[in-house]
Amino acid sequence: MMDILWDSPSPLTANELKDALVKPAVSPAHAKPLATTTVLTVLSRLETKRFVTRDRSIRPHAYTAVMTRAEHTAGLMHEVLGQVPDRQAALARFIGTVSPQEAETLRQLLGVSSSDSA
Amino acid sequence: MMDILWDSPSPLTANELKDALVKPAVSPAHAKPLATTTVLTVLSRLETKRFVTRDRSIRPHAYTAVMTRAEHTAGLMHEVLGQVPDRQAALARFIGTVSPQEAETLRQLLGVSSSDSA
DNA sequence: ACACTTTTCTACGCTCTGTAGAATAATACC
DNA sequence: GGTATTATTCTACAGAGCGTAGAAAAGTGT
Repeated sequence: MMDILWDSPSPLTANELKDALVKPAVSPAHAKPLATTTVLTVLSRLETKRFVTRDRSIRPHAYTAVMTRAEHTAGLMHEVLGQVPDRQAALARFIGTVSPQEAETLRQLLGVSSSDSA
Repeated sequence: MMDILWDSPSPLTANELKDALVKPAVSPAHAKPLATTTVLTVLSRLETKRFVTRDRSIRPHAYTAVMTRAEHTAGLMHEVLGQVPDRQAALARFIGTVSPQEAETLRQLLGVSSSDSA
């Protein structure tokens, strides 16, 4: 659900969501399609949790993700990190297990200009 | 529960856990103490989830956390990160929101880690 | 063998999630 | 403006997970 909203450039209606959910790329083989009311229920719950907002001024309400997927993910990571007393240690373990590519990404983001391969 | 095991240098028994859980530092004001069986039930569930192991060879079984808190946290962070298709973006947002201190920690961790590249 | 300790089994209530029908509200169409 | 259609809300129910703990079983010491 969130995934579809995140991948959509514009707000979607419940029915558009419903249709998108049935596409093989989303559900493994196209499983049983959901009822529209089901989609609406889930969207309401997501709205309660502030994950999506809807435009109530147009009639088939259009739903949008409040945060981007990246923001959401970053938020979750912070949430996890915020629960430990010793962040240094947790970050150290985290860094110790990221892939080399990810490490490189992080280096660039942090502006580490040590003498390693650019 | 996990917190107490993480903070303990040695394995603990259910009753030790139970006692530790009642200390004001853990529960806000010393709330209602739990029954020992409650603690055991939770520990069993944690065992099922591979969060703790117990030494069954001694009689009051002694429980230990399988991972350190830092490892566990790092694992969760990876799990979160693993769910997004574009990790670069997620990492970028993450880095964009860490505190300066954390950024510095990360820089140090990454600055010296380029010795084992492929 | 029996009392005592420890562990397992079973269970119940609560919240969350997936699911959707029934009821209602809004809109469209003559 | 009254009805058919579409969209939304309300209500509901089953299943998972978690907090909690009593009853039952297993183990231990004397």
